[in-house]
Amino acid sequence: MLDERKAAILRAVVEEYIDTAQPVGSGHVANAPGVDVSSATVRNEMATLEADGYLRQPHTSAGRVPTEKGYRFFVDHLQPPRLAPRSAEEVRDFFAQAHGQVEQMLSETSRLLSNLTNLTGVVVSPAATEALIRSAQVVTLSATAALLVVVLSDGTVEKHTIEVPETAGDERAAAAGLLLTMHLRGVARHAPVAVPSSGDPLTDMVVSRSIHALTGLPSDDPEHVYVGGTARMAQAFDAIETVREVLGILEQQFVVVSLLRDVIDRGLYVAIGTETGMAPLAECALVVAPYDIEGERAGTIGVLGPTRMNYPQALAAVAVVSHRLSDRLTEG
Amino acid sequence: MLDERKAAILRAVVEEYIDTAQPVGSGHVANAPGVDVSSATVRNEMATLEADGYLRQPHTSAGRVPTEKGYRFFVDHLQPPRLAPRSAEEVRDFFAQAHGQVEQMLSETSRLLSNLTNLTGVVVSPAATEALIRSAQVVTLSATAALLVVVLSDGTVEKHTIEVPETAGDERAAAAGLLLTMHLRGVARHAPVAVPSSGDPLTDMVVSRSIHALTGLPSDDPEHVYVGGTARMAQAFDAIETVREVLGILEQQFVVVSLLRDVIDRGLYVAIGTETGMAPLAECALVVAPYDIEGERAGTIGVLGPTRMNYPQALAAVAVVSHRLSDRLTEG
DNA sequence: CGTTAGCACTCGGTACAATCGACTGCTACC
DNA sequence: GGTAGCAGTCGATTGTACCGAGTGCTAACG
Repeated sequence: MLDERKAAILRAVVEEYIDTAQPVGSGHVANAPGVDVSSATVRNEMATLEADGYLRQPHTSAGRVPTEKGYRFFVDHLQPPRLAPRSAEEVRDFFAQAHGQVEQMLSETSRLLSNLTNLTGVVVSPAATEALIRSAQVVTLSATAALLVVVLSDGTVEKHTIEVPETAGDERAAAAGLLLTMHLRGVARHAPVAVPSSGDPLTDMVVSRSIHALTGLPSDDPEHVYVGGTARMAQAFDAIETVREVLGILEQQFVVVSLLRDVIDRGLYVAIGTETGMAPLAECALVVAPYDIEGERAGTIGVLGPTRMNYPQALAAVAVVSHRLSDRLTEG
Repeated sequence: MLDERKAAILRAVVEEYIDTAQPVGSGHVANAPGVDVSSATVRNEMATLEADGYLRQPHTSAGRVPTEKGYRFFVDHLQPPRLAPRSAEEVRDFFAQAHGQVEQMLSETSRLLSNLTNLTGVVVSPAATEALIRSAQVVTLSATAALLVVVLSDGTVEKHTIEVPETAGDERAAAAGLLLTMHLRGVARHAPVAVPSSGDPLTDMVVSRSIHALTGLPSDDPEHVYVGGTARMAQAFDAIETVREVLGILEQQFVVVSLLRDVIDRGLYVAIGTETGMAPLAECALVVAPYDIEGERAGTIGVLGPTRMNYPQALAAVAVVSHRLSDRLTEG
């Protein structure tokens, strides 16, 4: 598509622009490694690149800036990036001492991504759509309140406080838990079934309250979104208006979810500017990758930053973290 | 301390400045309700107020801007604010349909605060310091992994994945759970004790792994911090540098915690500028209030915004939400 | 004696012009 | 085809003048 020299010039422009955030002139490019022609020749080539839509001039007598198409070519022709040793070590350390609570780990993973790339990190945990009930337990908290704890097959735990008759007591709570586990085990979270009577009216009441709590809050646990490093967004842009728009987007969890979900089965993927499908993100790029649990697509991680982000670094970080995270989550 | 007229003038300046973000001149103040003197008189009074440290002139020929001392006087002499009916309704609706999962509710509460005030909402949940173990349960997830689910006396649930011998099976997991519950019930979370042998080595192994998981991660569940509406921070300031600093602060959870903790037994409280004790928040003010569970101080909620925030609105919102939240959390 | 009208003064913000410099496109030459 | 050189463009910077909001001060007023 582009001959070797044009590609080298384009690459030089992108790299320089990512570095300096200033339009790049022919002089700088002529001095760049891999380009051994004069600035005049570079000018001619850049004019062609602009005509073809890879570059753009902010105004007549300025240097060139990459267009989305230019960035796209750049990332498509990147040789597989490797993570810097320091960063690789950081990732290793992180997962070596990762904690037990999954949510906390995902939240910290978003911060890890942010630290590795100096961008905003995003982690979306899967919706608990097809989870099956693994066990249920009822624990009394006070005379009239108890906690229903349900463990699902994906390892998540749901809890609901329920009211119980004052005379119920610990034993009936325990009995109710056993009964629920027995009959609901393997049943889909969203379709609890009737549980036969235990013969004891108080126990039955606890059971029915529990089932009511489960059915009453149908899709109670949608995708969770963890965003880490929003302050880095403010550092990435000079225009405060842009910062406002992007932060606004990041706060609407469902928007973030839909942003990342479309992409889940593309593997490691980069969306640049309008490719994200969101107007306010026109000046942003998104690098995402899915992560797996037990070999199944579970959720998505990614980083969001300005279109002039460090793509090699971002790609390497997202790839490595998604890989490690998958390992960590499947082995337990 | 200040005579009636000075107080009225100061109030007029603060209110006008909160409204317009522009230095307030004597002319505007003279036209304000409650001040019935000429602009010349206002000028004289304002000169005194400046000498006393309540006002400040950005430059010689500009209007006046409140100092911290000025804001302080303003909030200290505010008559108890009431929440706008629309907002009161929003709060009512919110808690009427509040969901079961406590964490989710707290997270949404931070957003509620943000929506009510157009500021950034902050909620800190209590550290699980003195929680006692209420029950423990072990649920197998796969052949070699199981989930330890521990319910604490404060109604929180902790979960840890543990490895189990392949031959353990469901029954031994259940047995281990029973054993743990029996011996750890009422024991402080942070000091699990030895559990006597069950006689079955595999069960004992599950038990010891569980205890190890508990002790291995001592203060695994510190305060949680929920921050909602960070984008509003970007809207509050024109200087992007300020936005960067404040967002940076909000990302350091432990900083936010220490910010709010000092204040927990003061009731409804306002910290203005340097009163927060953090240099980067010099241009911010914080309105906080504790919330209770069962009559005990549990956590803190608050809003953070520019010093020129709408204090009456913020105070009203924080007060009402903390009250409602306490109710909601104690009744279950 | 407190209040007020009037006035001279200050100083940030804006509008405008001149200059500078980093580019470009083009043409002519190698 | 590649390159040197040159005229031209246009944003950014600097300097200047001006405007206006707002002040402090003084003198008059009830």
